[in-house]
Amino acid sequence: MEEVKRPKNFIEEFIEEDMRTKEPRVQTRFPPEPNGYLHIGHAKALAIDFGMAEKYGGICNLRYDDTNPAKEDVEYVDAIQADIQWLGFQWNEILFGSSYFDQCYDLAVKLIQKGVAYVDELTKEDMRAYRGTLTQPGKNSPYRDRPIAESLDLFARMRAGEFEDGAKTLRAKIDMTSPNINMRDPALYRIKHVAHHQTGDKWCIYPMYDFAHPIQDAIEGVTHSLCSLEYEAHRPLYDWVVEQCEFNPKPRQIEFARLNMTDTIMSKRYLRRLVEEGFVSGWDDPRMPTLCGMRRRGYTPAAIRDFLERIGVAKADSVVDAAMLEHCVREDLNENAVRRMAVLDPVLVEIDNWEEGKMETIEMENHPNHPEMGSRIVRFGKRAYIERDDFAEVPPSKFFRLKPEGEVRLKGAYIIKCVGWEAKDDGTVTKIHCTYDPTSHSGEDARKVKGTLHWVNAEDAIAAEFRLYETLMKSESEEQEDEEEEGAVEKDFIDKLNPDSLVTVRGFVEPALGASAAGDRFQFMREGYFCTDQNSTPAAPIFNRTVGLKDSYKA
RNA sequence: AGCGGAAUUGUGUAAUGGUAGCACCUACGACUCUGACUCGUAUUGUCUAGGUUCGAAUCCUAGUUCCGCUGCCA
Repeated sequence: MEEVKRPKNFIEEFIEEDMRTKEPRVQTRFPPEPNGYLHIGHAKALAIDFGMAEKYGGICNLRYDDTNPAKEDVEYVDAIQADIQWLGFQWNEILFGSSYFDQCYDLAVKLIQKGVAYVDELTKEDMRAYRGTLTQPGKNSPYRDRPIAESLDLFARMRAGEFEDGAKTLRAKIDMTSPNINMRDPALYRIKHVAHHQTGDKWCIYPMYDFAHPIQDAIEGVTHSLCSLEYEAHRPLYDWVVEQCEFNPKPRQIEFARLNMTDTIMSKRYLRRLVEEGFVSGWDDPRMPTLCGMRRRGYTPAAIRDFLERIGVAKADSVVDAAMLEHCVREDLNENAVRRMAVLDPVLVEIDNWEEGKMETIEMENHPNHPEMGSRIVRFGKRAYIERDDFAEVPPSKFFRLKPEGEVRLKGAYIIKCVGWEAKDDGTVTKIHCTYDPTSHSGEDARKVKGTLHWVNAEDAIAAEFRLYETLMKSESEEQEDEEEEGAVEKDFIDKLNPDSLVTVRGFVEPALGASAAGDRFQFMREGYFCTDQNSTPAAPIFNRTVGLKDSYKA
């Protein structure tokens, strides 16, 4: 893919300025907490972290932010690496925040010795009360001015496991009257008698994010610590830790707006609920915005990276239209996916003037714009399936498909004319009778008809399952309709789920699809882009619809 | 309400005192053996009110609205 010129974003402006005035080196880090699977929102952050390092010839480490063992699990560690690699980003090193626990501890001791940290014994409730509110200043803990030696002793005994969870904390001594609540003597260490997935039972005290993160950055030599907007108010504390620990050079934290997308749940908490309460089949359910879900759905890394590039980076909160992502996926797949024919909702067409048992072979191109992608052989006989939608007894205006006495071309084969049909009592059409024009073989005839239909030869059709996905959440317009009906009641997000987010249909595919492997991507002509599911077998193929084709036809 | 941020077409993002541009979406048209692709055309925007200036999205003043922050989460 060719490099597209793009205007600089504000982070690049900052970095270039720093490279001119400070040091000409760039190092970043991608710091996921291993407590869930990566989603498209993480992908934005990750593309920025890895992207900036790459752009300026620097490095980016993958560093697990694992300072709270109670919430984390190794299950996620491997999955996160797989997702990053799938997207095509390359880390310099894999690191764990927990591997800096010794240094964090030593620095905490140093801060106590400097008189800028102390061991507090306030309960969680009291600490909250002492903190004050957004508008009112807090007040000092009675333990704030205890002797340094006493804090040193207590901190050592915290580490030794003498105290219960929550009995004591190590706090920074900053300013309980600060208008920034994060600076009102924030906790640096808490007691947690919990085994850690990396360090086992070595520790029963764990550093807080606000203390550990700047230390990790500084030790590693990170120059630019890029994170999302909600950490903006933490930056003074980040700088305080770096300053008090006497690190030089000092890493710089820069914040950007996180990704939001229409009709997309980006909250890890809600995604977890969907999985745990069984509303989806797992983290990799193709409806999920997780990278593993999108992979299974058939999205390509190139499309996702293109999308990430297009949405830009800024500090304003925004909601990106999911149509942008779909556009990127279609653009990539249109170029790279081979064409195949599949009928999702079949109805049988029988050609009355075709000799019973006669079969012709047709060579069909795999891609109309790329002859180098080759061709395959398809057979054509007396009976074929077409889409039920492609026939109308009473056609609306501008209906270019099959209708009584009307003609259409079967893609790659002949022009056929509808001469009759059979239906059940309820009106369901069971068979359409046609005649074909023997002089209209594809490529040999100048006669044109308005409509061309895809089809599957009935004799060698392979039965297949198609999974059609819509947004997991009801679209905003549907949502508004509901509210008008039910009144403005506060709704659980489960109520906002789209009941039709997965529709499974059974139809037929052409024989060439029998051998497809999990992950293979196709354009099913006139239907959309599909991807062979991981549970697909040659005997019972399953295809996930990645995204439909754009369709300007309006009934 | 205190502190910190942010406001540019329907959406996302440029323009760093000098032509408000690009992409997506939408609409219409051309082409078409995919109503796809491709190509063409079009609509709509600087939060408000003042001010500085030859000239303001950009600078100043005053407002408005939205977001974040009161975990021993990250």
